[in-house]
Amino acid sequence: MRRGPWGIRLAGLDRSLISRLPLFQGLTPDEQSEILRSARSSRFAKDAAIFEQETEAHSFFVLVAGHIRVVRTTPDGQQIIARYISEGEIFGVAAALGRTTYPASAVAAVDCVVLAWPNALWPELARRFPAFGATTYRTVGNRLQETQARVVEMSTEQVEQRVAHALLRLANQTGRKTDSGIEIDFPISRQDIAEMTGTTLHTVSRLLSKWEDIGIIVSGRQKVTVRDAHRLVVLAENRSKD
Amino acid sequence: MRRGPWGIRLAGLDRSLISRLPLFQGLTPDEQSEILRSARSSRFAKDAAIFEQETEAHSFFVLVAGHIRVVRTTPDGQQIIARYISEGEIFGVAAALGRTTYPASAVAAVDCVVLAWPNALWPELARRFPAFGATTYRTVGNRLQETQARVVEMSTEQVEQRVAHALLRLANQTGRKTDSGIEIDFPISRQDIAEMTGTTLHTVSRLLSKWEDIGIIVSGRQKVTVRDAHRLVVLAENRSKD
DNA sequence: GGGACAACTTGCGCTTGCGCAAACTCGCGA
DNA sequence: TCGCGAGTTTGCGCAAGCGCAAGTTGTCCC
Repeated sequence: MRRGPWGIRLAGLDRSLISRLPLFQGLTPDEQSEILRSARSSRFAKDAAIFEQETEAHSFFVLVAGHIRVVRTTPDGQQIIARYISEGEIFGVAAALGRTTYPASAVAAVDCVVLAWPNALWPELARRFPAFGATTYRTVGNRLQETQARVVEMSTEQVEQRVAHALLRLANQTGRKTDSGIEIDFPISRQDIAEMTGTTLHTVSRLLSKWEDIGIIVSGRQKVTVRDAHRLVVLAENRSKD
Repeated sequence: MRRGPWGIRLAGLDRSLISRLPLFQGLTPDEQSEILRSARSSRFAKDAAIFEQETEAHSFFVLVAGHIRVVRTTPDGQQIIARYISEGEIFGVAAALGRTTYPASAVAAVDCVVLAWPNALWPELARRFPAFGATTYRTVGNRLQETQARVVEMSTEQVEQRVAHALLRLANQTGRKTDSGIEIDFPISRQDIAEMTGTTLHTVSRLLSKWEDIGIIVSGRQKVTVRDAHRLVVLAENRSKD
């Protein structure tokens, strides 16, 4: 039996953690254990980088707990948030797509726990556990589609609609129900929302203030709660001319 | 020997056509022939749809000759050009990504010849010819990255830089050297360029007129020739404030 | 408990580029 | 060959939203 520093915890605690993840559905408990055996578990403090854009890709990851921000930086230093990773998602899959470097950085939005596998293991894992490979490629397909949808959004929508859409997506994917509405359950600044929607923190601030005035949201420092999702949908869909 | 309507041409003409494509590198001639055997070849006239957004995905394709425009249409009818497909590229790979419908439409920009395989064959082909699968996934990875780069571009650049970038990309990917410069070798309208860059045909027209005045390009009806790529690069890179 | 810093708010002016409208022109088919 | 229509050009006015700047507030850490 494995006795490394993480061995026992991986075999016990963690298997129960991953067995409920979609990525590991369709695998027997034994297979899950075996995949886990080659994984390494790590913690990352808030704002720590799991990996950095343009650096050699050594591993791929599954987020076990927390939230991760995927960020692309332009040559002149501007940042764009490509997406947020939620619990259970696979990320940093450069290996599966034949890349040798990461195309973006991954930063812990809160304290996180991740599992990591060396890239070298990808071909074998994909071959031995086809369901695992297929799920991963499906995820990649979804991301490609989401990213293309975002291009469409940026091309055709006004800033107000884009910000409304972004908030709705965050609320749906990572929202936590509270008595006053759906709260985005990790710290998110005006600047972050601006980097998701291609605008400035000033414009985001103005919009959120306006929406707070009319009771659609409640917001504070690095915190947004959607109080009236329905009216937000109306804003998001509002076609200028149809 | 196969004697179907396409058999002889596939075994002869077409194998020589595909053997030089990156997608089929790393396969033996016999393997290439075998993959070809399950393909069906078709022609599409200019402006004909190879497949339509949201319809059931039945096949994946390789473009043997011509140019294809991949278009996404919004619910309210606005169109966005997601990308152009050049000779030798695989496209419509919904199957490999676990989708059941096409996320966009593919339209022949000129008369085209494509090879098509039924989606049902994908798993077997990917299993028996791993190099084929790997190349495809690498292509998908590249497209994801390109699409994300486009989001960054739309978020951080002005219209003039985006249009300049788009022209440079077209010139590099599909440009044909002529005595007066690099000509984009399929018909492309101002409207098309607008749909690639998230602006209006009016703004594109104004920019192209300006660039023609100062000798950077020559353009006509559905035709653009880049005469001075270097100065176009300067425009594209022009950071407002660095 | 208080200071310092990061996040946020808000006002103002201005530029980019869009919307609309009208005219023009090239190429193709009758 | 002529006309029609798609593609293109261009002018004008306007509005979205950005840049800048100054002020405010909430939090964390000492």
